[in-house]
Amino acid sequence: MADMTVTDGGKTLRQGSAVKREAILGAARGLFLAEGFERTSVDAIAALAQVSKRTVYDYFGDKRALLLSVVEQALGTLMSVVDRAIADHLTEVQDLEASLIAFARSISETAIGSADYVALIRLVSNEAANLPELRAHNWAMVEPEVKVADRLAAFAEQGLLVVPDPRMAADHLTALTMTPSMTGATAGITTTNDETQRRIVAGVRAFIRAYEPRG
Amino acid sequence: MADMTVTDGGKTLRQGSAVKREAILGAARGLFLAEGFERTSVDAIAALAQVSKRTVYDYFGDKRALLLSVVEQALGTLMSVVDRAIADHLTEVQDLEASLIAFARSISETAIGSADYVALIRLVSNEAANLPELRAHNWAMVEPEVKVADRLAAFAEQGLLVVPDPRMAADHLTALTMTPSMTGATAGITTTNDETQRRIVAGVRAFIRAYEPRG
DNA sequence: GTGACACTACACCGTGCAGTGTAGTTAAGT
DNA sequence: ACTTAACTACACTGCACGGTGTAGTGTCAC
Repeated sequence: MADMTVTDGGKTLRQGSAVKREAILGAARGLFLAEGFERTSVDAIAALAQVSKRTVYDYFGDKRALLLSVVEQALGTLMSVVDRAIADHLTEVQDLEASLIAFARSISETAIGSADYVALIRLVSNEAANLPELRAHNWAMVEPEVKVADRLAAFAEQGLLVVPDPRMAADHLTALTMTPSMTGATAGITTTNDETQRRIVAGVRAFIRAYEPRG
Repeated sequence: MADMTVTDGGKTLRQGSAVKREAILGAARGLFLAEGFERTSVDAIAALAQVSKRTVYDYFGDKRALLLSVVEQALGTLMSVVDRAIADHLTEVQDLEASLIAFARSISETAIGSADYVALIRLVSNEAANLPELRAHNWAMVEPEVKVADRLAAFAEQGLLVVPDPRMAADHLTALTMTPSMTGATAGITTTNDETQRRIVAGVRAFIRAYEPRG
């Protein structure tokens, strides 16, 4: 034991290289999102990451901690993607419809690498019941909503929209644009890209009709 | 072997009483929805149903088949609930807003016994990846949407709404009213009833604003 | 060289759990 | 009384998988 660092759990973890760490996280994320937590074996993760099972344990301690890391990372990138999309599309807006469409599109395209936004939510929802730590991090899932709500409030001040309850409006926007996978679409059955685009456009239009100022 | 009946799988199942069958299905449904499929042991189901584990297997063959039965049953009741709600609230409408609110409310209250509509969807989504039979039955989840779409089209004909794409509109209605549990709410953390009510009302109002005829 | 470290390969343990086999009990049908 | 079916209790198998221990290899630093 030499280059070991102790973490809160009392486990001694290896320092390790960022590359391997990322490989493991990537493999775990892919499998967790596709197969679910329980059905994914650590052996499978190790194999996919081209790493010995022992290394996985040396890096992350146990399966729960690994899941936690995966979720934290995914949540982090998700939030930065949203930040970026807000900066790119929801500031200095002239054509509101076009901007909202671009916004929704850029999120649904980028998302979390190749992984699904909704798959992540499902994963967290499923495991949160059994992992208190996850439940704590769960609020983070809501933070993007808050930021969107802020933007909508700003649009309201500019007279572009009528938004009495920004949080609710933000929920409605995401509900209308991000739910292709809710009804109908199931794990593995990716909806076609065309379909996603159509839904985003229709969702944004409905949202604007619902929240635009009336004559 | 006497009163045995053969099923497609080649397994020989017991005839059994409807009461026991229902007890097992109920226990399994509760545990599957609350804990997920993998985390639920057949022993736990048997215990909760006050039945020997052997009986569970004699009735349903194996865990997969049991899950399938649970989902079929839940889907069945869900569909009948929707039918009922449509009949009760979406025919002979004078106050559209009130009717839609009553409709959404009656579904979210009744749902599937005490179980969650969304929990069922999550369950199916999660296991569909690994159970082809489930994926087949999955389309049934969409059928309520179709019926709602029909009603919306009817409203459009009456001049109450403007609905170019009924299926999309139905998706929007459910998205707006049924997503309390999507963002934020997680398994086990039941949103308060007040909150649910608020969301239903706000969702319906937004829907109507989005789809009402304009002057 | 000689450590120190990262890593693999592999054997290994414990356990939870799906599924089965079976003997014995109860109740009903005849 | 005899049979038959439903059911329980319980023991038991087999396996998958989480997690650990360890011996050995490559590699860099000094």
